Amino acid sequence: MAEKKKSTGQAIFEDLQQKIISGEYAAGTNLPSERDLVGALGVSRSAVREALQRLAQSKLVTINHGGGTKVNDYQETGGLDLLNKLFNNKSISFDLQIFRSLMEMRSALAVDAARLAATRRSEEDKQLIQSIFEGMKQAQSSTELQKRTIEYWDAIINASENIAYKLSMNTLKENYSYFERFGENFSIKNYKFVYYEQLTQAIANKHHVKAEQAAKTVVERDARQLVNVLELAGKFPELDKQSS
Amino acid sequence: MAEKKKSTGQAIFEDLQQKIISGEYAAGTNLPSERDLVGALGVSRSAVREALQRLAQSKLVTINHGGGTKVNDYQETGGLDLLNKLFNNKSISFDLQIFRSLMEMRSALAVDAARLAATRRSEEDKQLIQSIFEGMKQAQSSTELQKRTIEYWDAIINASENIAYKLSMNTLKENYSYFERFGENFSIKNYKFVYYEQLTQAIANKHHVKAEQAAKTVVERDARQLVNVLELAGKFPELDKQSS
DNA sequence: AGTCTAGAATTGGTCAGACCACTTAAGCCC
DNA sequence: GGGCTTAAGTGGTCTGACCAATTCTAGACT
Repeated sequence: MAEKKKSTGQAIFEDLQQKIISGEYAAGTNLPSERDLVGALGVSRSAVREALQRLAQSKLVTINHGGGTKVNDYQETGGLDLLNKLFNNKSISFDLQIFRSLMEMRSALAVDAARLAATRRSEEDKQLIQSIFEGMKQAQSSTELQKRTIEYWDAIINASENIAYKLSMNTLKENYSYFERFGENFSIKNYKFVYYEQLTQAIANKHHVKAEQAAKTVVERDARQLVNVLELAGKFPELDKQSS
Repeated sequence: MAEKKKSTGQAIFEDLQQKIISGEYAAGTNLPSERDLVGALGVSRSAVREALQRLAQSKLVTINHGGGTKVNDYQETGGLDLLNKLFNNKSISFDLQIFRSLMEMRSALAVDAARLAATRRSEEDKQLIQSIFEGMKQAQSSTELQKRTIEYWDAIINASENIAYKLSMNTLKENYSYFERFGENFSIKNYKFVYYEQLTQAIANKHHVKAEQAAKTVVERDARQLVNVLELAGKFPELDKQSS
């Protein structure tokens, strides 16, 4: 019921995208011509063209006027937004590697953003971060805590004044929202806020060394907990016990 | 002569993209209807539609069947690929902030990738990194050194087995290639390779702590030098001397 | 036999106009 | 005023024609 009807062009785009990522259309080769795709898919040429434009925009193909449309190697040309589409395309261990990549990047950016926020945060940033932290401590459900935690880090990213981090986090958030639904299995009863407390303090005091250290601790702890929750949900059973 | 003729759709896309980023089309408002754009720009509707599809793909707008096309706040929805288009759109100090963001992110990812590479690198990774490092030491020109340095970090990213870092770096590379042309002002005569030596060794020895530390040193040094070169080129005269 | 070139075939780019599908707003009825 | 119907507005799809760039091919030339 939450599903929106996809437009034809969007459907073709996703179809071709999937076939490119899975290797069905090999990198270096040419896609079928627009007219051939029209014949094969039974749609109009405009729909096909709109799909191809989207593929080109995400760097999956390169269109050459008169010379065909070449499939690129997405690992060499693609952007971070591809991460989404990489899930469930290969083996589970491949999914695990992508998930690990995602968490590592999120951690690295968050830690560095915390470091920068400690030196660059404005007075407003400081107060916003503190008030969000208060809200975290009063969260009534794991869903609410999750939501406020995301707000908390958003505030830090903003305070860091790094637009590249902000844009990257936009994309990363789309991805780890995929895992949010597992968050229900997570208990907030005995959740410790000491590390977030330290982080909040360090940023307030403009102490970038302590902020970096606290952020590192927080991020490692949260990553470990997320892994635990996912294991409970049976998502990655082979995570730390290879074929038990 | 290196300029390729843009297609109409591509031209419209870039035009609208620029107007969205500059704020001429404000976030939250609706774009003119497709038919209005056709009238205003004097092109066919298919060309307009292809441009809109690209805008939607890069999250700059949200298209609603029957309900108009809404402009998004690119800072909240956009991906890392927008970084390109942010240069030269506002003031020079804004360019500086973006450049700083770019370098910070590049540094953070490179350092963490080095850390991971130290624990995950295969035997082939190790040998590749070492051989590229040898090539760096024998580089004859600053251009060649630059090229080999990029290869060196690419090899580290690959060895880190982090697909998110790889995809991010694809986008970042497009951006800092913009600054490559200033590299000619840079002398390799007295370039010190000790830090890269340490980094290469640490990765070879699977010593992730040392690798992280060495990477941090290298990255800070290189960023500082790039800033110097850019100042010589007169790009950011107000970098560390505010209105001298 | 090898090379070059002009023309044909292929492929992407643009245009025009019609009609379908969904949303929004206006007007009507109660 | 609230709720419904209807019309207008906006995006989605299709068709078919023609333009523009590249690639292939057959023929001419040496």
